[in-house]
Amino acid sequence: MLALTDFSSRLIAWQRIHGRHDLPWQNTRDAYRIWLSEIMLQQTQVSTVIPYYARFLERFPTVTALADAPIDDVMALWAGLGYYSRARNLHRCAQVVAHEHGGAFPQTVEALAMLPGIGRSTAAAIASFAFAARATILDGNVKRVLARVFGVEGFPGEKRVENAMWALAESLLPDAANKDEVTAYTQGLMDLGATLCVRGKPDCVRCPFASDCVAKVEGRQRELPAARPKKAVPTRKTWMLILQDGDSVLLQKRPPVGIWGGLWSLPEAADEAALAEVARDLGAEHLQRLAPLSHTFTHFKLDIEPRLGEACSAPRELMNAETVWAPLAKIDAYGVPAPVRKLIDALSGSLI
DNA sequence: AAGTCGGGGTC
DNA sequence: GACCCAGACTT
Repeated sequence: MLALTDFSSRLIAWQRIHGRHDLPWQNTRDAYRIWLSEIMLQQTQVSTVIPYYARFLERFPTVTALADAPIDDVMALWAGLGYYSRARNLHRCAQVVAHEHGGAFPQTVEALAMLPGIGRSTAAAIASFAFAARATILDGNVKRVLARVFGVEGFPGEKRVENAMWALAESLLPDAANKDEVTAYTQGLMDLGATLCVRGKPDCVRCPFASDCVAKVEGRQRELPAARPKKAVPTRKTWMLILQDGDSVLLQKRPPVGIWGGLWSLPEAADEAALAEVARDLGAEHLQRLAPLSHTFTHFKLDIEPRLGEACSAPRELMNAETVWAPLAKIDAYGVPAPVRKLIDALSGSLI
């Protein structure tokens, strides 16, 4: 077994030379910026987050600016990033920080973890990066590194395995003679997992732990960490109405909970006949079949049957806070799910 | 403990 | 396609 006291010092030394130092949310102790990045990075890769992060900071430079913004603006800016409960919790968290903490994030892991959308690992990351607190993270990167280096068996999503990893991660924390060490250590865990100890083909040649790593020594990089148990994903089917009136389409707001919660989407029905009824109620005519679209989520597959309709007698009196005509040119102002956005974009293209 | 919640990167 | 990503939250 690798000497535990050596792990952190070797990781910190590696991070200072070979780690990432120029990500947009690094080189700052601004808790707001760090928090925003950590929420966006939950289950989301760095390259995906970067453009969203830049747009958010430009639009909401401070936690107070974010707290004061309408939730619809937040959802519109988040659209396409996924896991939309993160956006609602982000907004709620900003309001709690602004109104109950005087605009400053609390500095302890315990207090941070009480805020909406901040769990144990994210709290530790914020505390470590913003306040140099001695706290450990346990994200996908860390689970992979620990499983390989220390030969931790079992699927990390299983409670027993996860608990063991939390304990191991805690035991590996450096004593932190100076403030920057915990930050470099936490960043090192992430960097090692994201740049060398990757899932597919780990770059063991460059790894500071290659000579001690259980997975490397035993040639089991592909087996560790253990994969998630397979599970069949069901298929659902839905019919969507693209109701067009000149350069506008009709959007309806989805309920706050459930899939695409709080986003703007198209009128929907469970079958062809039900959609025809929805279309009739909305004054749609000349219903036209469009190419089906399939979208795979984490736990189910969605087959979409789009129908294009013309708003011949569109009842404007039906318009309310939950139903709007959105100009195609201003669709960015609405939070629209990615596959729905794809459908609307295809329509815009065909109009040109 | 198991289910819910996105979209895209990468092999 | 399969599998996962700087996970949190609900049931």
